Amino acid sequence: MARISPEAREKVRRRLLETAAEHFAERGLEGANVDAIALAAGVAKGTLYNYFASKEELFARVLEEGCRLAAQRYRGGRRSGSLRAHLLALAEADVAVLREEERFMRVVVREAMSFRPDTYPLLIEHMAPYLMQVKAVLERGIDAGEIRSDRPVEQLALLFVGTLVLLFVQHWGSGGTWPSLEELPELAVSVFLDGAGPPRESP
Amino acid sequence: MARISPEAREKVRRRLLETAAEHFAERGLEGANVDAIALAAGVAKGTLYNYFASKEELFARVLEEGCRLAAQRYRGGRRSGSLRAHLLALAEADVAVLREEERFMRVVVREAMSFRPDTYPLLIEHMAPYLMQVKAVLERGIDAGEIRSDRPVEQLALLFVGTLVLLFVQHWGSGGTWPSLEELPELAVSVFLDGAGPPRESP
Amino acid sequence: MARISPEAREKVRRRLLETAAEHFAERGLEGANVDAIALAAGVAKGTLYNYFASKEELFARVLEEGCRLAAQRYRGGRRSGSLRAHLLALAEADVAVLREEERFMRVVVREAMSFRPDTYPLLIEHMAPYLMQVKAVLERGIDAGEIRSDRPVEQLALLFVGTLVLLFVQHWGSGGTWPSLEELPELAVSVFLDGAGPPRESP
Amino acid sequence: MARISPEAREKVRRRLLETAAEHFAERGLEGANVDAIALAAGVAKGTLYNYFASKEELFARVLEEGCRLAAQRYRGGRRSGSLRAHLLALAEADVAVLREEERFMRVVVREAMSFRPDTYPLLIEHMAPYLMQVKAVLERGIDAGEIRSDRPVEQLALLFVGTLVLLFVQHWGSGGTWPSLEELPELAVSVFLDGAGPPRESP
DNA sequence: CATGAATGAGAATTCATTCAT
DNA sequence: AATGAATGAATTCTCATTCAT
Repeated sequence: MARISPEAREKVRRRLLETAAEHFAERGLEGANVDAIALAAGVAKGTLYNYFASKEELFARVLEEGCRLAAQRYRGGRRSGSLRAHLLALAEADVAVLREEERFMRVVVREAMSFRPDTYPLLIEHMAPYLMQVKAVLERGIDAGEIRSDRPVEQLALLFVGTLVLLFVQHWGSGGTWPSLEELPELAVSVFLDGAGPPRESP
Repeated sequence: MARISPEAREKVRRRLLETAAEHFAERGLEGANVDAIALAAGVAKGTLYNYFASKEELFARVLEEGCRLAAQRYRGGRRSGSLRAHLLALAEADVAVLREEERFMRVVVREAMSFRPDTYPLLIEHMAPYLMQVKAVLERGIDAGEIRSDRPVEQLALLFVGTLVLLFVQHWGSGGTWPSLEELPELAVSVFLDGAGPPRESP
Repeated sequence: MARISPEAREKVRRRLLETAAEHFAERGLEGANVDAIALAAGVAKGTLYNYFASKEELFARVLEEGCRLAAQRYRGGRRSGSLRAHLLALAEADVAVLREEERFMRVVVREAMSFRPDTYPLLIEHMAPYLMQVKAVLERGIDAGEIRSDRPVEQLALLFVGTLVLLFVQHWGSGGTWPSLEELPELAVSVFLDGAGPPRESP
Repeated sequence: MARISPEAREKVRRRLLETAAEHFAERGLEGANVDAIALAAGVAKGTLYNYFASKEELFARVLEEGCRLAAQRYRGGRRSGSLRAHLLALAEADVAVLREEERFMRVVVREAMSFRPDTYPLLIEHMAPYLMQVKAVLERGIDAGEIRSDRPVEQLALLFVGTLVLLFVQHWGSGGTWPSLEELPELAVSVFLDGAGPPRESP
């Protein structure tokens, strides 16, 4: 079976990547089984190794792809609109990715929780462009007096992203009961901006 | 043979539990190594099996202990004082546990991220008493008009706990840079109550 | 499809054979890698199998070629001259082959050391014509009284060839330090004829 | 099965070493099979790894043991007697080792023929004490005028050892036909000292 | 004919668990 | 009770060979 088209090859690679994401999301790097991944992807064990040099590399590629997908979300974010609308757009884009690529997202989140010295820098690096975008939105919010200015914007950006992840985790953990993906963006923005205190008086 | 005093036995058990927590925190259930745990705890491999029936049971016991420690935090929470003071006390108690039993906490958090059907219910169950306490505090806050009343208090409790975990994770992930354990409780309460919006006018 | 000229085909075959000899010399039959051989020879893996039915056959052909090269050395050996000159010529021819086809020679020597029932007879068989020539030379030496006659000439022939191989091995093993290829023929003849005892009185 | 006596442990180790030597002698490092070695030694696969960290280490230990055995041969070599008697004693000791530890010897010889950069220095190093002894004997022979003095004694020592190995190889290769182990020592000394030329006139 | 992707048997190695001492 | 040697199922990875393109 030689000389297959680059498209066909890419298709197999993609299928392996997605199957691997599923397994790694479910069982982690150590718990996942290369044989099972290959089998589930519909290829023989050896074939997987024609695409990825080792289990570790496969994992790294899945992580990379997960980060890439996450970072890609805000391409072409609008410039106009209220801060709240902007944050909502960001959160909705995030949820959209989650819907389509849940497996990759879960691998990223799960790995992020393990703080392994060999993957954590990778995660941070790939997250950088995403955080930049959040920061840009928040900075305009600070200028407009819609965001408290007593904290570094980097920290606020981390808090926003963290809030999203937190809600994802609660979504997963509750089996989708609460919060649902529909309500999640609004909830995230509300929690981030307003907190749990009593409603602010609107001027 | 050799009858051992119950105290000595309990001491060995405890050492095994703590060493195991450290290893599970570092490498997860699958990645950890029974030999290494026993060795690090200063006993032979076989001895570990005199205390725990299997690796899985050892893991479950570590998880259980982690949850117990977390749930124990609020023993003797005061009844009086402002809502903010109460939440701060809760958060500080949490951080205090974190300082002393970081390894157990990391195992719990890490496992919580994996959503495994066989351990997730366990986590939820063990978390219940803790959540109850948070709920009790929040309910009084709602009565006092200090907490928004448009959301179920269960959800607010989850958000508070989630915010704490989120900040723990950012603490670990940043290598302790931000947030530091000192500032963490205040930050958590502020984020939870006030959000990132502009300061409320105090009446 | 694509009919190839017999010359081109022979050229590819030869390149494969030589590359294979290099790899087998370096790593042995089991250690060598079909992929690596094909790659180094500049063809695809599958192509190799158009020329040789299996790794084992490829190895057998390399061995055969090595023996053939070794046996070819004495074509046109002169009839006249002293015994010592004759042996010197034999040894020099041997060294000449070694220079040009070192890889094949090393495969043969290496394989000879493993005494495998499935290749050893092959080696012996291919060595036969070469040994014949040595025997012929030695027989004339015996007739001329220049060789001790108390040992079967077959054994003496084996000793002569063995001495050559021994010195090759010491040449390879010493990284070419001692003996050098230049001094090797003379040394071989001297060792074979004179031994390490004190010089004979020449009559 | 714990706490076995050091003797029992050493016994198992020894059996593994000997079985491994047999397999490595037969099939080489790459061709040998760890499972088969363990099985033949009467232990489970995993047990072998309790004694040797890897196939490579096992091989290195076999090589080491082979060299050690070879180097041990001349303990207590006598000081008196003729050169020829001394060399004969050396050769006989060698043959004695060969009889008892043929498998180790074959591994050493076989490996020596492969000139692998990672094992060759090891071989040389372990051979050193043995060569020293040969040298000492030969030096006395030179002083006594029984050995030609026109060659460095190191080279002569290598030639003597090489001659022995050469005859071993011919012994193995001929299936024990020629030379037999009985005649081998005398033959080696004769070949080494006298060569194949006509007998020297004895003074 | 050449190619190189696919295959899967086989090899080395790990490791949780058992159990004789 | 403690030990650590023995076990073998399970896992990762290799590689000779096949065959569709």
